[in-house]
Amino acid sequence: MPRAKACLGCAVKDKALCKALSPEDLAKLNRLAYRKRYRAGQMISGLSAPEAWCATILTGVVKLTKSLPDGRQQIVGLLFPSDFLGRPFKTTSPYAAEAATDVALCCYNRGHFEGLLAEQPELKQLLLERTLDAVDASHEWMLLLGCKSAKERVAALLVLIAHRLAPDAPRAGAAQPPLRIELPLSRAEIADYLGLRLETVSRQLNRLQAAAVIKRVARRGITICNPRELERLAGEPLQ
Amino acid sequence: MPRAKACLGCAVKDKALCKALSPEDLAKLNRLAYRKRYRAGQMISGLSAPEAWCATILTGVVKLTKSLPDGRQQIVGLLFPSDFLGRPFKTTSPYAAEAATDVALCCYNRGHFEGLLAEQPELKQLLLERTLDAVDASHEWMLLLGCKSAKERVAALLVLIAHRLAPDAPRAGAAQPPLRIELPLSRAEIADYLGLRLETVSRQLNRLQAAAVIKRVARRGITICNPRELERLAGEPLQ
DNA sequence: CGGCCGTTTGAGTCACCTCAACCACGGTGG
DNA sequence: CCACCGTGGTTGAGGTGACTCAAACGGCCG
Repeated sequence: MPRAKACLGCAVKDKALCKALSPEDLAKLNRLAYRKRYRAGQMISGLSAPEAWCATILTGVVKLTKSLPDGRQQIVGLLFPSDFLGRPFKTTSPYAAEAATDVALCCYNRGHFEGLLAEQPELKQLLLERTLDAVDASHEWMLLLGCKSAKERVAALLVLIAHRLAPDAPRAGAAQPPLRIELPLSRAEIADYLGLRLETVSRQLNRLQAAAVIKRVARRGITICNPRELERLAGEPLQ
Repeated sequence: MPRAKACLGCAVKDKALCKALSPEDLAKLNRLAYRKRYRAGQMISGLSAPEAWCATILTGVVKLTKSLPDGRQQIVGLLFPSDFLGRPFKTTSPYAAEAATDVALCCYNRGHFEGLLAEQPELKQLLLERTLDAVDASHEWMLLLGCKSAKERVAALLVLIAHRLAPDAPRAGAAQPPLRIELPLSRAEIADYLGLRLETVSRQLNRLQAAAVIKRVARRGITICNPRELERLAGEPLQ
């Protein structure tokens, strides 16, 4: 019973991949699924063990990182609730996944999931579309890493996080009302995501505050006073 | 007859997406497909017209670019023969495609292609795996753009191009023999791909030559004298 | 209270950028 | 055949945004 109910009461059931499944297939997946929890900072999957499972993020934020032998590190993606974590059809994951905040996952065996993909065209379709979107998002971040100034990068990150953490807030141009967000990343992690140093991030946040675009509250709290200006500073691409 | 033969004699038939198709389905696609040619520098698809077709690269190199309103530009991907060009399931492409060299494409209507995807699980599977690989490749490039020095970037680009243009050369560690490649990009384009200025690219190529790692011949010719050292300089990631 | 950690702030440096001149090559036309 | 010019690439000199190193700050916890 608790198992059968798990999916029905799931917080992300309307947004995660599993929304593509029929009730009976959902029940099937449900029998195979299990929850996992991680504390902020814990490694979820690294280079060593070939991960045998995939997952949907239920709560919290997961960061995907790649690193160089000498310790330089780049965060190549952030996963929010309803996002998919894992690399089907490959035994070795090309990145490490780490809990940025406390995280809850809904996990399923990778082999089983691949089997389900094979027999459920709609599931595969949804995964394909999400993967295509992931490519687009990566390309957008490449534009940021290759071209943008420190100020633009920080602004862009705040816009990204605001959109993911408060998805119901009015999108694009009309986003007028001040918005309060809690950063899921430390300064060092922000720097790793933006290709900057943490000192630079700190200074740019200062400047944004001085310009009355944001207001910092405590370590990780941010009030976006002027969302429109922030989006302008972030520099939306032409295409 | 010429149509029917087109696929059978295709230079990329064993590597492109269409290798997933059965002979009869290949014939079906073949009836819908048509060739297109572009000269180096020509725009293939931009932001304006929602592209109504997808394609396989037959010969040449295509660059995918994103740009900012003020003219800053980033190359977010290079496509080589057998690669897939297009954005299924979206009417507006998030990037512009331009011929870096003279290019020949094998094009098919986007709607038809999507229909074929729906009825051919193996085709969809192959596209999914390629898209997953594209995400991995983008992540790798994000590591480059976020962390690496100018010298490492230039070395990494040469390694990438060498692997794509001379795929038969021994991969990884053992790549000993000198290798001659022709750059498909101008200095300015290389800079746009690496997040550098063209002057910096020029200087770094000089240094690589001074270190006897490469030898430049004419404008776009490069002989890689020491492939192993070049790969070391490029800095392979831990994961 | 004292030590620790994440963050901020400051001062000095450097890798890469900017601006500008120069060069080599190829095509054009007198 | 050679002067001319346009394009793409190289080289040099100087500037600067972000980095590096270092110190101080301020919560939090034992």
